[in-house]
Amino acid sequence: MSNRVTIKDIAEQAGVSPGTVDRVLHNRGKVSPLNRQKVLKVVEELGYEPNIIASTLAYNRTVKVAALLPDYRTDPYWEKPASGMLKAYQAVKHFGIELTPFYFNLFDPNAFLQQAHAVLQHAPDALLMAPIFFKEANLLLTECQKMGIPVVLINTDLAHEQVMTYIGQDSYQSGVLAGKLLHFGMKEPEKALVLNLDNETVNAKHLLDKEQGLRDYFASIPEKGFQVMRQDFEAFDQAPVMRDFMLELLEKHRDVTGIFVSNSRAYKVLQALEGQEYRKVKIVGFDLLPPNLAYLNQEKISFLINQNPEQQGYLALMNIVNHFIYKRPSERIQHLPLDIVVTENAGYYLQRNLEFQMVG
Amino acid sequence: MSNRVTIKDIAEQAGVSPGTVDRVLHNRGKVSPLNRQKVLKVVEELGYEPNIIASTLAYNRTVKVAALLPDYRTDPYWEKPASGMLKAYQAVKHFGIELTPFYFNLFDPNAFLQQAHAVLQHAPDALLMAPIFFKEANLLLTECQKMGIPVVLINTDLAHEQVMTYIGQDSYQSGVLAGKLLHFGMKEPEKALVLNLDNETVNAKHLLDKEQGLRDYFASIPEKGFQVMRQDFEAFDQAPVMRDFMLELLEKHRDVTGIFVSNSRAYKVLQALEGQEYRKVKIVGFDLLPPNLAYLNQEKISFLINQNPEQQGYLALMNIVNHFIYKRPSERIQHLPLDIVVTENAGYYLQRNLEFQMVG
DNA sequence: ATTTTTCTTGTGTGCGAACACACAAAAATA
DNA sequence: TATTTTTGTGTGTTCGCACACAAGAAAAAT
Repeated sequence: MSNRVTIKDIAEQAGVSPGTVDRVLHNRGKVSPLNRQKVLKVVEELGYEPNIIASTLAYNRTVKVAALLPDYRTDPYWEKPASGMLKAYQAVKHFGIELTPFYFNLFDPNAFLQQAHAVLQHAPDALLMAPIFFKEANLLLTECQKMGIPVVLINTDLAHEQVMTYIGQDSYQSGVLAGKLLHFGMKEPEKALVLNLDNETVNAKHLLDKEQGLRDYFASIPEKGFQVMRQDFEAFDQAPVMRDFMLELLEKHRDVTGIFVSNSRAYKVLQALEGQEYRKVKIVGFDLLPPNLAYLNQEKISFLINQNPEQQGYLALMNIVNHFIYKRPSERIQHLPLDIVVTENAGYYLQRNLEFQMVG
Repeated sequence: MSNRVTIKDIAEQAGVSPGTVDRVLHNRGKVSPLNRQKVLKVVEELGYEPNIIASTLAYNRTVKVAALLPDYRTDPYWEKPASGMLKAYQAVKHFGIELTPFYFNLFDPNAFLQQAHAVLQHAPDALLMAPIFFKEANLLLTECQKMGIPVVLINTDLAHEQVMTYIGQDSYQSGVLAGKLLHFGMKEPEKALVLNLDNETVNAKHLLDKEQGLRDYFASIPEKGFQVMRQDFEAFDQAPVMRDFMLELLEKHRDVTGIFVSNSRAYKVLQALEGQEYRKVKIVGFDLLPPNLAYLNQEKISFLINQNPEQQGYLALMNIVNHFIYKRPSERIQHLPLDIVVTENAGYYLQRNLEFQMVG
């Protein structure tokens, strides 16, 4: 290990025992002020940096991490955060990390609550969570606060003291970007539609933020005279209902020439219209799900914004490692890039490998 | 460390000593066929995975890594790979990695050769290099081959046996993407210009690849009737010469409405034209250098393609770690995403933090 | 002056794996 | 049969750090 400075070196230089150096470095036990001074001086002089490898080996402890995520069988998007998290886990399990995932049905708040209980039962040292249900997630956060469990959120941020870190996109800014991208394809005074295909949209602050971002983008170029409208629709999984909704919408609002689908379900719009006669509209959506990509390749979707779901899961666990192993503070908010995806660059976001990345 | 399986566990289960288990696992020394069988069986049964933490500590060796990069004082772009590499180094130095950077003048092949000698003198275990000068880089690669030094390339790939990994973009595809992006802003039968602002463009295969990509994009939509032309220009650093060149170019080729600057010097075009009268052209370039970003914000550059220079340096070192510490084979080619950057999403690519990433 | 308590310090062991060394038993040679 | 050599195996030390324990020195209490 060449010229690394070790605790022994410091002890020798300072004329004390390794034990004393250890006490100074960890502020543990009693050390005479004189010796403390001596040790700190030598530490400074030699530029000592603890060997994390040896340290983690000696600590010989386990960090129990619980993850509370939507079951990916209820929505394809959620495969990605889970797989990113598991990749990170493979990378750090040697550091004594133990990961236990808990999955809940994306559409069922009670399933969330039930799994939340299981999480608390498990008494983890840290929690990684996608706070899909606002109220329920806050309850869990408060419980975590009582138990002193730091929480890392992905996908959606919540303003709660116990949240150590949020990893995900800046919803507002993604709306702004979507505005810009729609603008590319729209002629001048036309109308853009914000389409929320979700349950309980009212609760979903991030959807509202996206809408606001898009509105603000068009408001920033008032001379062009664009308008914005919004529609919420929950029955996106019932093909015929969805089809009628879309056909009527396009008929009724003939000035709408651009649609911003505020989550990963842009493909639902096009699936519903498959085989139908309808006028051309520009569509901007989120996420590189296979059906979205298929429509992107057919140029039926103009742009997709990549939310880096895999990276979200990956970084979330890495931040926990960073906190417990490296003892370094995490940034409260970590925004991931808003990747603009077209056919020509889609491949790179799909096959991106996280395997080579490393906690510092 | 909870229920981790250790060598001791295996020894016990198999009824042999830890030393024998070690011999089996490393194929070192002699072991009776019977005991080898027993050990392997138990390893399989208990799902033993060596503890990399303990392993690296016990190995107690040093891996000397040399890096041969352009001096960032000769070109702003090259700050990024260097800083990415240093970030990775901070993350892995505890694993016994020793990094020694060698910098050369970007415009001087002799400087490259001189530093190449210094690298060989240093006798590293691995080399990280940006092969700016085709011929000279190949010479060095051959020397590395003799000494058995694996090489990781960034920025430009070379077909040489000794190259373990290339990390960078797919030049051809970035040209295709540039074609698509220019297309957004051009009316239909107009002309696109590929502008190479570099010395010895003839040698730079990646620039030719980019051009080909762009040509192929437009060739894929022949019905639109786009044309493509190319210009090389070396005196990009002499403002008045550059200005005259550009003014004449725009005057002479009035059908050129889109310019693809094939490297990070798009800003040179606009700096040269600053204060001049000239007709509007769409510009697509590379890299988030501050002057490029300034013109992007002014909408004088339509799109920038981000080459992820920092990530290149980061991953290059990480791949070396992966090879020496984790003993895992690296992909021969690792293409980084072609990020499409506009004002609205530029920030995220700038402040992206690599600090939390980890080798697995 | 002696005992007890407090403070301060050094020594020693373990984490899990890598590797050197020693030593038995088996095989090969004399 | 005596001896050397080979083969196979176990023990022990090391990496750098964390932490338990013991023990000496100083201070307080008796």
